[in-house]
Amino acid sequence: MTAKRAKATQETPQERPYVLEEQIGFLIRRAHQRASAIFEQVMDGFDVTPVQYAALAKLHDLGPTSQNQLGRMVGIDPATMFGVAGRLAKRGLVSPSVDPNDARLVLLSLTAAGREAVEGMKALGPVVTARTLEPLSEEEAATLIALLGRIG
Amino acid sequence: MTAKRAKATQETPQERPYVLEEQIGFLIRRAHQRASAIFEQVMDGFDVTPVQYAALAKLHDLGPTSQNQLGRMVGIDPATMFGVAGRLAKRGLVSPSVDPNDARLVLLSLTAAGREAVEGMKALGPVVTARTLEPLSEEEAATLIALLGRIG
DNA sequence: TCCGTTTCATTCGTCTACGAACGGTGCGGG
DNA sequence: CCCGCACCGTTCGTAGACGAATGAAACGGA
Repeated sequence: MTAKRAKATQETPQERPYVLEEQIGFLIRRAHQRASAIFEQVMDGFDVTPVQYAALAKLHDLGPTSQNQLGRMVGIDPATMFGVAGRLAKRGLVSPSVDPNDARLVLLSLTAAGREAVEGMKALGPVVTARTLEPLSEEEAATLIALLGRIG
Repeated sequence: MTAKRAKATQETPQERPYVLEEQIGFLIRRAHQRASAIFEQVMDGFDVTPVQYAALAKLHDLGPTSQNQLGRMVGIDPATMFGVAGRLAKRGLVSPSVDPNDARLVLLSLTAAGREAVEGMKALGPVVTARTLEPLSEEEAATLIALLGRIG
């Protein structure tokens, strides 16, 4: 069952050699590492990870939201969200409460400290973006963002 | 959306609103999740993760290589590489040995099973790429790969 | 009203990611 | 020859990511 002619997708006659460093998954992984490192540098002092920031920022937009729902909005699965919510709560950035109308839901709300942190971080957001995209021109950056949005 | 002068915008302080879903880090993280999921689907049966594959593929290119060195080539830090190498060794895809010329180095070599697995997976590599980039045209895909290569 | 289905949160296990600290090894200079 | 420095691998702690399983709550249809 070897070499099934590659799913008959496109018969690319170019036969470009298979180079690991050109594979999309590899490139995305490296870019993710670099972007995370830059986030950490710029957001230094807030002691909040990129994922935690995503949750906080979305919570800031939406207002009190259930754990699963919030996770769904930012691409964090329930198992991971459980840990993220717990850590944010432990740091006093978020406070959990049971929804009075649905005992299954754990509503997360920003605390005052959480709101302050989010707003400070949102102000720095553009710096993270700028530094991450620094090797690219304005137009290239916009293209990259658009293309990534379509494969996400 | 605004008018169609968006493309020509140069230094116009547009004051675009800060939208989490447009931030480069967020997009990369989501893309990474999707790419990993596709890898897992396509490479089903090999029971090898994307990171393990990267290590195996590079080892296949280089021949026996020390742990740290191999990790450096594929963006895996020493602490992580330790775990990856251990799991690959446990599965018999790789065999570790101490470099005779430098007792600090742990040389990793592909086993016969490892070589077979890598070669099978390399053959499937293009399928992963194609499926991940499926929403894009050929040209857009090439652009994305080029741009990612520059911010990684 | 009762029961099956869905949804939610939680838990467990495995894997990546990385900072920090540690001891062992190699190497170059004094 | 010895010492300090650099590098290697290892270990620990913390944090995401996700499949799978579980129990509680809500919901919908009969």
